[in-house]
Amino acid sequence: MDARETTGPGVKSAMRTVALLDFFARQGGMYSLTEIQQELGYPKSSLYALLRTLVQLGWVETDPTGTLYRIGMRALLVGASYIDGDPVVGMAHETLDWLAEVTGETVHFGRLDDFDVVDLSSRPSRHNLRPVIRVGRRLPAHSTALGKALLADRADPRLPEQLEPQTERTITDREELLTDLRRVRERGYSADREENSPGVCCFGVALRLQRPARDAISVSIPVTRLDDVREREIPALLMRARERIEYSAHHLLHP
Amino acid sequence: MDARETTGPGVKSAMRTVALLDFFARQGGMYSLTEIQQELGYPKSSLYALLRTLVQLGWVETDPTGTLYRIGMRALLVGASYIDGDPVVGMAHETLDWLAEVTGETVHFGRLDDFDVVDLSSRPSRHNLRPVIRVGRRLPAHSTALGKALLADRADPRLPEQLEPQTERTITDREELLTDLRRVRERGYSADREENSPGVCCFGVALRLQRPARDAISVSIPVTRLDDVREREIPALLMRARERIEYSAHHLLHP
DNA sequence: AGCCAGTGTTCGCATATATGAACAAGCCCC
DNA sequence: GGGGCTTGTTCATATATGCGAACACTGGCT
Repeated sequence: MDARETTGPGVKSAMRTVALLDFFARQGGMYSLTEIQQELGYPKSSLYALLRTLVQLGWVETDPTGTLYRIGMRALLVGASYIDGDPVVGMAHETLDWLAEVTGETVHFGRLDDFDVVDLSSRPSRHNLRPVIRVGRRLPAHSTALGKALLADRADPRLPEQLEPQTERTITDREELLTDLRRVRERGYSADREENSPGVCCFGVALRLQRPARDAISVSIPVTRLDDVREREIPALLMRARERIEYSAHHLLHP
Repeated sequence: MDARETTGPGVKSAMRTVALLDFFARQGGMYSLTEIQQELGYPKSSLYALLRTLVQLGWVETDPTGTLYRIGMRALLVGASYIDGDPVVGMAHETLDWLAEVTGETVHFGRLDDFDVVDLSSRPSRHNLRPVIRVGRRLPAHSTALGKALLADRADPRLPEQLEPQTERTITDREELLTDLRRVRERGYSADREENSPGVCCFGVALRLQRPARDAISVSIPVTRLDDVREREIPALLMRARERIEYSAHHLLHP
């Protein structure tokens, strides 16, 4: 989950550096030295030196008084490069465009990370030009089509202690979720019926580029636009998109 | 620009940690230990320990053989939090939506960083649903409306040695650029006439939330849709958007 | 097969950093 | 306005890290 100091050998101040950055990412506001020290448990003086160093380098910013810290812009630039440099995302790009075009709905590309899925690429729907761009944001795996498509590909899916409800339809019972995952395996795609966001359904398929699968793509659609035709059409288009991506990936991974 | 080791006192391994991350961000591929060592100049064994630590923490990933390194997903999550946690971006959100709505064109929010502008938020145009989402990407300040709006707000704008041409219309002469910046100050908005991207013009205004201004917003439009009406209309709408953002910011910054 | 060049990995000492305690600076509340 | 509390900053030394050199592997070439 987060950067712990308990991992045997390793460069201590490097671990603390990224633990500090992780802290800012989780909390996402401005914090004083003492607050950070209370949260991370490092000695005040160590944190002080570390923070000053990171401020100098643009990875941490301070308020005008210099006593409140937040994450810096350099972190944003490096984060964006993760997506630019990812070969799978790069290859999927065209196909995601195509999928957004033919469905007219919001398209996502996600990657599993612990119990969450991280959005690595998305396309807005034709009907709503201002989706919140969610690249780099986490979504619970158990409540999303992306996540369920990925969990279904694992023989023994790791699940959090508590399946936190996101809406009143979120599946919070382990057995029920496992049953759903079995259905996903049978029919080849996952579905989220307003389980993550009220009024929004999603369909998802996992990309079989490694075992178990790590990446998935999905199409989101408001229930108001979801009819019997779309109910059949979207999964079919998703599977075609999957094949296109897997095909290009095959050429790239085995040249 | 990047994290150098020359900055007087500071935690050495923290500086190296972020310098390493910066390196991956700049290069954006996969690199072997030796390649990184040649680029950064640190001893091989030091880099080795550092890389192993960062891999353990998810900030660096390796290929299946474990000898090629790239940036890890944790970096993406932290980068995204920079935008989520930024008060100005948060406040501008609604107004950017409005601006995208009334213009129907691509809208950007950018922040100055050295000689570049970093895209912190964007809205797709109504006509092209698949703009490359460029959040977290850098653009040269001298060739963009965002950048020129920000440079114009500085009494002595810092410019790179060489004004690199991005298109054949990029202003590469310092004097000519300074003249253009003077015009920007006079009329209150900046314009980019295919100077950064062929076939695309932009208008921009700086947000006067601090002196000198650090943030700007812009509207991009293909030359093919740019007529006399839009030529007047878009700058006017930009200025209205600016006022709306500055108004909300005033309330938030001086409660 | 065996050599060679290049690369990744380990190890013990010189060096830089982490640390707790002491110092300074605000800030609030009475 | 001053006591007491909280927070930011500095400093000397124990400690962890950075370093070069030696070792281990790998793959390509003759």
